[in-house]
Amino acid sequence: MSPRRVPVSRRDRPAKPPLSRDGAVAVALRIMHEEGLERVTMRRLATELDTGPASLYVYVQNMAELHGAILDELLARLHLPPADADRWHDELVGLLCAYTHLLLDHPSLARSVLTLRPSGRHYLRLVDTILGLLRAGGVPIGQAAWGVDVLLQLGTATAAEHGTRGELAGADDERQLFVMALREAPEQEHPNIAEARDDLFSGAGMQRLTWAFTALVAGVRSTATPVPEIAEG
Amino acid sequence: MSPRRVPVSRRDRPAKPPLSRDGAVAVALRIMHEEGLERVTMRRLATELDTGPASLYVYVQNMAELHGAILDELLARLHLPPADADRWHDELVGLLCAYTHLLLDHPSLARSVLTLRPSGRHYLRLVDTILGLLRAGGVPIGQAAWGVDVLLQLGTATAAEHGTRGELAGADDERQLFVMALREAPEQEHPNIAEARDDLFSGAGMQRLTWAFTALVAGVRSTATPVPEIAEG
DNA sequence: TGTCGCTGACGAACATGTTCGCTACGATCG
DNA sequence: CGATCGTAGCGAACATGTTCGTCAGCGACA
Repeated sequence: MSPRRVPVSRRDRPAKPPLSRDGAVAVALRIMHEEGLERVTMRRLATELDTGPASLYVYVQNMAELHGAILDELLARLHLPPADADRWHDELVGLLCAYTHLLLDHPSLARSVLTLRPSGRHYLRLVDTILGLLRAGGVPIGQAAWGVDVLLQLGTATAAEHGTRGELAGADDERQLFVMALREAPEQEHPNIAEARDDLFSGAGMQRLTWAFTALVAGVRSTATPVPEIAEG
Repeated sequence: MSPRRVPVSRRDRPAKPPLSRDGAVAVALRIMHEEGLERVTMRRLATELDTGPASLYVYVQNMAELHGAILDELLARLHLPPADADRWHDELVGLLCAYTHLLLDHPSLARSVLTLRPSGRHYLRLVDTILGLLRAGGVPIGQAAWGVDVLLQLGTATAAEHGTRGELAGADDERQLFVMALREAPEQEHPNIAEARDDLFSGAGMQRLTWAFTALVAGVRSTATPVPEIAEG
């Protein structure tokens, strides 16, 4: 069954490092930077590492986890502002927008990250920074803790939704279809849509995103968590 | 090339309806109710319709669009409360929670819907109802219009994130990994996480969801949209 | 009546993520 | 030094969504 056991003469390759998780992630990052994320497939990665696709699953549970690792590297570039009691609000909104923009360039990354909560080093630093900014703004600890979750989710979901980079070009058509459906909505059946028609699509993406973050931060700030101190032991 | 042109004797089938979009969606719904959403594959659907997978793409652009059609049928069951100036807030939060719960049973539906804005009849009714409730609560039209987007997105994203029904059982492991990462976060490196540790994971899913919706509604209500009336012609 | 051309349908194929057993290497132990 | 066993690695396979080139059937027209 194995007469062609010629080991492909891997003399030109750098002696084949023994295949580790970090190595796989590093190669994935290189491919992504050189050819884009959509070229980072399990098979391509395996070929690059001179092995078969199945071997990768020893170090990475699935594609989503690989995406998580890639994101964590991207997050390293994010500039984290210090917690300042005066500028906390604008810094926070800016940071969230920057996070969202990072993902907007790689929507399929956003889709993976939405499913699988990342647990990388840089992601933890991001969470910590957001918590710090909320605290600097006087937000109670419980609300800040619950809020950081929703704030990051909003950014991730926005990127997953609005991002149509290459791979899924048809999504624009769908959005246009939705816009048309709203525009053509019969007035008597959907009176509120008719009334809000002009406002539903107004504003650029960035404006709306900033507004959404501002609104959510305001809500997190002003909304108390239920029965806050009862469970205290 | 076609000596086996025996038409499979479709005498037992109801004469094979001539393959329409509505028919495909109806069969998809039946399969979903009988065997679960994960069994609704293009191939299965084609087999059921006595054709090949390729034929479906005449009536449906892709799997996501099919998911959108399925969701719209599910949304028909949603009870839409009337716009009441007194009870608007609880009705609104309740409706959003109901919408989220609908999707929580079918997370892959949520993931599709997040990408592709649905434009079905029932979805439009939902949007209209939410707009009406916000208006009943005295929210300015512009903020309501921008808010309905974010509110629905929060529900959809939550379902896509927390939903681990069958198909992706490993996501729980990842979440546990994230929890562990947060618990073990070194105190000096992530002081805010350390401080918020107990609050980060407190509360049941339903409690947190209700709180998130409440907070977001409050924010939408209190946050003005930028330069509201300038573009007016 | 015979021929042309069009459109809906389809069989086959491709690339993807993921899984299943087998293989063969290397450490461990007698 | 030799036998044993655990395990990393891997080839092959499977099911999925999606696309491509082709074909049958049918209406229009000479």
